[in-house]
Order: sequence, then C-alpha cells, then structure tokens
Amino acid sequence: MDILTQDFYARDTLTVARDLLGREIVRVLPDGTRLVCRITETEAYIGRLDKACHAYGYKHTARTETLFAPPGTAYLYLIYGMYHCLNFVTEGEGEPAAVLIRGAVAVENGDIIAKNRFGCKEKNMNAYQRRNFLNGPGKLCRGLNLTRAQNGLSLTAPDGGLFVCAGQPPAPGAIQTGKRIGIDYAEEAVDFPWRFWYG
DNA sequence: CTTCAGATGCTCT
DNA sequence: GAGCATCTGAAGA
Repeated sequence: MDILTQDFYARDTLTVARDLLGREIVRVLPDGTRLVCRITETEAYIGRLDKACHAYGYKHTARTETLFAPPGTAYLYLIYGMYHCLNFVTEGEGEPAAVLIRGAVAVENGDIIAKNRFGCKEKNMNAYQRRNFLNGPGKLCRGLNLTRAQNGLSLTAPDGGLFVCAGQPPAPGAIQTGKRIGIDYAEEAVDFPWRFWYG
C-alpha cells in the first residue's frame, strides 16, 4: 500500500488539487472493511488570498483550527445542517489551505458504499443513481460514512482509518479546469479557476 | 432535460 | 438571527 505521505500535501494547494485526481481514498471501517474510491474532482481553498476559504485572512475560529493543522490532515465540517464535506489540509506551517474532494468513483466495496447512499447494492442502482453516485462532496461523505467524527484525522497515519493511495493519475492533458461551485458570496474569488476534474 | 423549494443544525456576528 | 464549499424529489417543458 503506497500511502501518500506528508510531503505530498505540503505543497502549493493548486498543485496538490491537480495531483489528487486519480488518487484513491481508502476508508477503513471499524470492522476492518475497506471502502475505496478514486478521486475525479477537486477544488482548492487558500486562506492567504481566497475569500471563499473559511480561514480567509488567517481567521481563527473553532471550526477553522483544523485548517491550521499540519498538511495531510483531514478537514471535515457540516454544511447546510445535514451534509458533510471532506478536505485535505495542504501547504505548510501557519498557512491555512485545503483541497475539497468534490467527486469520486467507487473502486472497492461498492456494495457498501451504495448501501450508505441508496440502501441498495451497487448492481441494483438505477440509471439515475449510477449517474449521481459520488459526484458531489455531500454524496461522497455519505457513501464513505464520513462525518465530523473524522475531522482532524491524520491522513498519513494508516491507523487513522482514512488515507490516500497513489492510484493512477490521469494524463495532464485530460484534466479540465473551471470555476468553483457554490461560493457566490466570495466576491472576486468566485472567478478563480481552482476546480479540477477529469473523465 | 430544467427549475425550484424545502430540509436542518451548526457557526459566527 | 442570518447564512451556509448541498442534495433530493416534485413539477413543468
């Protein structure tokens, strides 16, 4: 198992966001079951200069403390009262930044992920469910059974039950870039092309 | 295919 | 009290 180390996350956030495409998120359940999915869509958030980032202007609050944690830390928070978003902390000492995981495809134990999402087996999903399986941050967290209970976990320690493996990154030419989703409040930052996807 | 309202609770002012 | 890095189901074109 080639688990990505802290060096991977301790880089420029835009670089990490691109480089995370094709990588595999491994979620080890308490009973040892491995839920695995491949990352297909990411977004970068950089507190230093990005009004869409929770820690814009180095703002410290109870929620943003995780963004100041070492690179390779999982940042999870509750959104709209009922969904969760999974991020990976990037950059380095004192620089609050992270990559939001917006989309993925199931690789291992898809039946359990499908059960978390729709209460059925992967094979029994209808066409609409297949198309909308893990293509959103809230959907991904629901499928992998991730909540704020995992906030602050280290992604570089295998015993945490959440880490990322090397996987198979796409060819650079296959990566598409665009504006981020759902941050209309962020003034000039709404136009930053910090969303990456492929496939 | 599209738009649209409602759900639901934490976070920050 | 206002707003939120979302999703779903229903209804219409």
